[in-house]
Amino acid sequence: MERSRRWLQCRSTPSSGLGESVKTKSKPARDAGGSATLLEVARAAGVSAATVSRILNGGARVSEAKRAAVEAAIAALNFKPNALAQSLKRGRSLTFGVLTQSVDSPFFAETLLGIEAALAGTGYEPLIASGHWNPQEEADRLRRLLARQVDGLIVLFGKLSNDELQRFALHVPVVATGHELRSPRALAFRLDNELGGYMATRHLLDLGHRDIAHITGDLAHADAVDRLAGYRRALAEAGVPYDERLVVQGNFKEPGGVMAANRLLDAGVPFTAIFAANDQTAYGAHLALYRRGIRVPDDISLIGFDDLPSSLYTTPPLTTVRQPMFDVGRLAAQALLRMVEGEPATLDELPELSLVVRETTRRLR
Amino acid sequence: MERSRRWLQCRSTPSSGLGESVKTKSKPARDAGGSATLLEVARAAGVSAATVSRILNGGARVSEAKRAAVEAAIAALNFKPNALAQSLKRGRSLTFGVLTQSVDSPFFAETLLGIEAALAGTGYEPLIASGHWNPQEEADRLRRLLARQVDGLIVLFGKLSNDELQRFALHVPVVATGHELRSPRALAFRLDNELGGYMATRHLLDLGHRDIAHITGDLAHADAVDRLAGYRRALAEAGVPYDERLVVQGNFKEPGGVMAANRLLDAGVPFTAIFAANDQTAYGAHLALYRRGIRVPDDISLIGFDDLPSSLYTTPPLTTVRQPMFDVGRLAAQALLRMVEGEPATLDELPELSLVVRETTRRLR
DNA sequence: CTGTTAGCGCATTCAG
DNA sequence: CTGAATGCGCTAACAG
Repeated sequence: MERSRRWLQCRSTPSSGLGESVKTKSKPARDAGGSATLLEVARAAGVSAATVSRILNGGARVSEAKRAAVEAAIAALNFKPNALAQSLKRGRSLTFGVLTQSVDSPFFAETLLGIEAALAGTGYEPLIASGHWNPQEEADRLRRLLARQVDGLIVLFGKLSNDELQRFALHVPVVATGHELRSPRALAFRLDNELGGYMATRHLLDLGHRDIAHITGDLAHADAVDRLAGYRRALAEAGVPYDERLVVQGNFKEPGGVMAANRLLDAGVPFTAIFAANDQTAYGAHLALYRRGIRVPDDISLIGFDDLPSSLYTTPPLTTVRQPMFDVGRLAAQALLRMVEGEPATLDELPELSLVVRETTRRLR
Repeated sequence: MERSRRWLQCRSTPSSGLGESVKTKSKPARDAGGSATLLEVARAAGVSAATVSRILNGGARVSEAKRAAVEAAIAALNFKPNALAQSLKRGRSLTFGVLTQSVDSPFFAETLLGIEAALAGTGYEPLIASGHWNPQEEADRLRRLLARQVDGLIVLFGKLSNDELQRFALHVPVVATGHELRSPRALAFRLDNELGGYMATRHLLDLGHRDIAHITGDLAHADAVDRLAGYRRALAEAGVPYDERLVVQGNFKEPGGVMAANRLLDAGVPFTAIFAANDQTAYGAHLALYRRGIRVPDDISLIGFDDLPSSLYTTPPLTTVRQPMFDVGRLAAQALLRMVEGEPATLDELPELSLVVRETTRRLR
């Protein structure tokens, strides 16, 4: 079993004798072989820097002879313009700052994919940072992005106040999701989470369930509060009295779902269905039920919220309320693209939640 | 149900009459309010630019009076140094290019988290790009990252040849995972996937299984080939003849797992356990089994590979071979950090695979 | 301790 | 059509 160190080479050889001389910590080790400058290209082609610049950026007319010479020189020297210098000169970096909360969340990942898609081919590139649901950290990240001269900011959820968002919008256009805010240089939008909570609960009601438990998200988030409100509205509409013993708090993550489901089960108040505030919570709840030999959907129906990609492949596949996060990302990026061009802040489409019925919910016999 | 358009504001109002004048497409709309330059700070404080620069970057001694004046001016003007200009001047951008294959893969997400962790507090920031397992695209992405003057490159898996990797290493230090390569300015390492395949199969063997199916990954990937080799070695070592009818190809994704499991089941060759080439494949296989009323682990044992975060919360939790991707990311970033400081390319630790026994495998009765 | 002088690599007037 | 000059914002000698 000791085949695993095939490629190993630990450090700890203090005197490798090899090339390290006296700690070469002086100059950063970049460009041991490459990247000529525009000026060098110009010299090699026997023209001025301006000419090279011209042929680089479409623009003005240049004689065929020089163009050929320059192109040859570019190829020969393997020249790539220094994007930093270009940005400094042009005053735009072709970079958007994107603030996610955690890169490892499938929820944000899908949004990033949408942003990536919208930016493809535009020349813009996303610079991604994580705020970890911490307003301090979010603001800090945003400041750093600004220092790097991003041309616009996409803020995905988080706990920043509108005032702070506005403050950032003083510098560059901002598009934010999960916030409500509208000003000339800032555009924010939220999906209708209340409606989503209503849809989920209504689905359960339609299947004949009346004793419906709800595992909330972290109630410090507006989304969690809204989903709970939707749950209550559906119940009220159906004439089902609200029983607070059937509502327990989770935290939008799997362990929270496990614990909440256990609390629900231990409380002894009977229920036939669970509406979990998001898919991850549903996963946790499912596991807790499984541990007690309770089958989904045979014994208890379960519905989530988000429609993470993985929810299509849980066993059984999870019924859930879909948040079109790819579209959210795409639309946010498209709106920002327009804003940096000086167009007014608008959204050209409206991502909507939808019920995705799969196999974790079933009609009550 | 029409509550969902609360925040809507479609475009399509061609003549909003509001401020849009004659298409203000000229100057990018940045800095309608902020970010003074260092020179402005200097003037406001009545000192020279050099002095401001000095107090900004620790360095030399400055009189208390001037320091106070400068700091006041900085605060008053809300000055933040332009990172682009700093990079251009200093010749280092404090940015690492990170090439993932797809941002939406939980596998890569975990690695990114490790990179993020290693970079925290160093001043370096990752610039993330996606190659989508396409060598063309990977190379293109890498070139763009270089154009943005990244100080180093982290390449996570992918299909680039060693030659190409070397070519990039001509410009900046490179650390790559999933490749094998060692040169002064490039460091690459792979986990021992053959061993991992062996461990998974051996675990099944130890539980008394002898008819063990294997759903491979995309065999164009070396990892898939290695895992298969490990499977065969374990079998051989246990004196179990290799039966090619029990080996079907998947593609490292859920649908591939579903289809492969179905093929296995339809083939009619009996088996009591499945080793799936990765967790996502295992998810798919589990679903296929579920569809036919086959229970895991009661009827069939199932083991995956990766240990994605979600595998802890599948029902039942998945037995798998853990790839410590967080550590892989962290170690890669740390190695690169050292390399840009001019130190030789070394890894200071060795991420190892480990068997994580959970609840989808069981002793054969 | 501090101001002056030069650029980093490039795009853009402005004259030819 | 093209070259020379200028400066984006900042840092790093170099003199005081």
